[in-house]
Amino acid sequence: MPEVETVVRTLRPQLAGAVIAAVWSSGKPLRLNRPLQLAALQRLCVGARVAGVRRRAKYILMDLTPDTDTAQVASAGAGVLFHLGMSGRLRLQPGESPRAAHTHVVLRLGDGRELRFVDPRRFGCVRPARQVDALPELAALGPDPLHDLDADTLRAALASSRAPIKAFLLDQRRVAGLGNIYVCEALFQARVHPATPSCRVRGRAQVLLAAIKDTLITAIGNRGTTLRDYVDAAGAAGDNAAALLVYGREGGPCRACATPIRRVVQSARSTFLCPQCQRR
DNA sequence: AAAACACCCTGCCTGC
DNA sequence: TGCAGGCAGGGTGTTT
Repeated sequence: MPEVETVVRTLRPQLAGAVIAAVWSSGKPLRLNRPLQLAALQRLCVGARVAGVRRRAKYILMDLTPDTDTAQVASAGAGVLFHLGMSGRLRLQPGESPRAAHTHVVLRLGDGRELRFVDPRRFGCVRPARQVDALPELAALGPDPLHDLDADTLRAALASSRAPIKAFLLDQRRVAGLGNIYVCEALFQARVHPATPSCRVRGRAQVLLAAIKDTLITAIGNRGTTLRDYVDAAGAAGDNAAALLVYGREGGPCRACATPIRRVVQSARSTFLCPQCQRR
């Protein structure tokens, strides 16, 4: 989510007010919307003006308004929903610059720039909607930990689940926006073992929420974590990898107690933890 | 109902 | 150098 937030922040001032002149697609389907509805995307976007760029959990919402100079193609509430998946990137580049491999959707702007959706693994999505806020992808999302989650709400949710806390925090219906890296980091900071049943973390809801917020705010301040490929819309990598306390540090010394960091697999995802600081 | 699992896809790294 | 296998930051649909 810090990566998505960084993309939104870099995109917003660059894109606000821009008019979309044309839409291109590679023709390849994306995992989260197959087939990609190119015709619908063109109908909605061409001649529309970008009214704003927002984040909801790990989704990016681009709001559109009709451009008064052209046909009324975008109704009120219309927009495009983006998800970057594991390998997706949104880049704003000059139209004459070469397109990266795996460029799947391009929105050409009236001034010649292009918003390019690049996604080697095609796990992402680019979805047009007349009412973007009403899309089913957004309907079941839980509260955003930075904006509308308080300790009491989290405590009540924790009490109702026996799932491992790691799985609980990754479940976007419970808390929306946390990915694998930041769950590992937040659990370490809160000194909670990732396999602890959620109901047994109930008494530490306040500490856990504070750790989640701190982890996210730090990562956003560092403009996201670049492990390999991630860059923001301007092509800049994030600096947060150096700030990670456990993620990707298997065998390395715990920053708090020097015990070697361990990697375990939980529900088919890597989990990193300090066995000393995070006791069951 | 909730939790575990397979799957979607490509690229990169490791070890043989 | 080549190839097989494992791994990856995420979400969905099916099975248990």
